[in-house]
Amino acid sequence: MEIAEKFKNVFEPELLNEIKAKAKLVQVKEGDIILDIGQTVKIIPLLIKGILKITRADDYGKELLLYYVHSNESCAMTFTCCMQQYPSEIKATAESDVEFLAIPIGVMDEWLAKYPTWKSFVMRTIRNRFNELLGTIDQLAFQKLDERLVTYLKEKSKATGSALINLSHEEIARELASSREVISRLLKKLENDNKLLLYRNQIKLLQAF
DNA sequence: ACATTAAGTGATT
DNA sequence: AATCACTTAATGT
Repeated sequence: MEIAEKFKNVFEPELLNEIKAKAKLVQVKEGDIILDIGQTVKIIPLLIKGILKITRADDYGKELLLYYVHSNESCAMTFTCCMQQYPSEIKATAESDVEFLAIPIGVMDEWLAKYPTWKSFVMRTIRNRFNELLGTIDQLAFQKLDERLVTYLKEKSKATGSALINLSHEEIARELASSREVISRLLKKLENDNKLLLYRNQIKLLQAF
């Protein structure tokens, strides 16, 4: 399994062997929902390839982007959820084609006690995520929507490694829990400031960004 | 050419 | 900043 190569610097050899034995390789296509709100967490995903989008929905279906999970990472929420088998508060969607190792939650306790590298991996991803989440909370509380939009676009282009963003205003609005008209107006403003160019279903970020 | 969907805009709260 | 109502522009069939 070449997959284990990815983690060979993170985990000790015995743990890698256990992962090989217990984990299942899962591949999903772009747009697939890996975990929906209300479902119970049955596995822990270790990302090999691609990006997962983690969102939270409000009572009437509007989605708010929480964070992305990149490769070589795992989702912190699943750690906390799975320990006590709570239903998920979040939704995980494949942002691109994704490959991950599915680790059954049963081994969590055992591994935590047995493997120091596993424990620190878990702790590290929780800590990182917690810090990131603090950042998003700051944004919601203190930043204006236009600033949020700018950070969103930056993140997006970083995630795809491209200055072109293929999203409609509608989709962006949904992710920021705003409305299409407002996003259109803000984007228009950014275009007038020569920060980007607008097309149909596509936005091109300029250097000035 | 026509229907559908995305984007732009002014007015209202 | 959100929503409504309406227009204009782009795209698919």
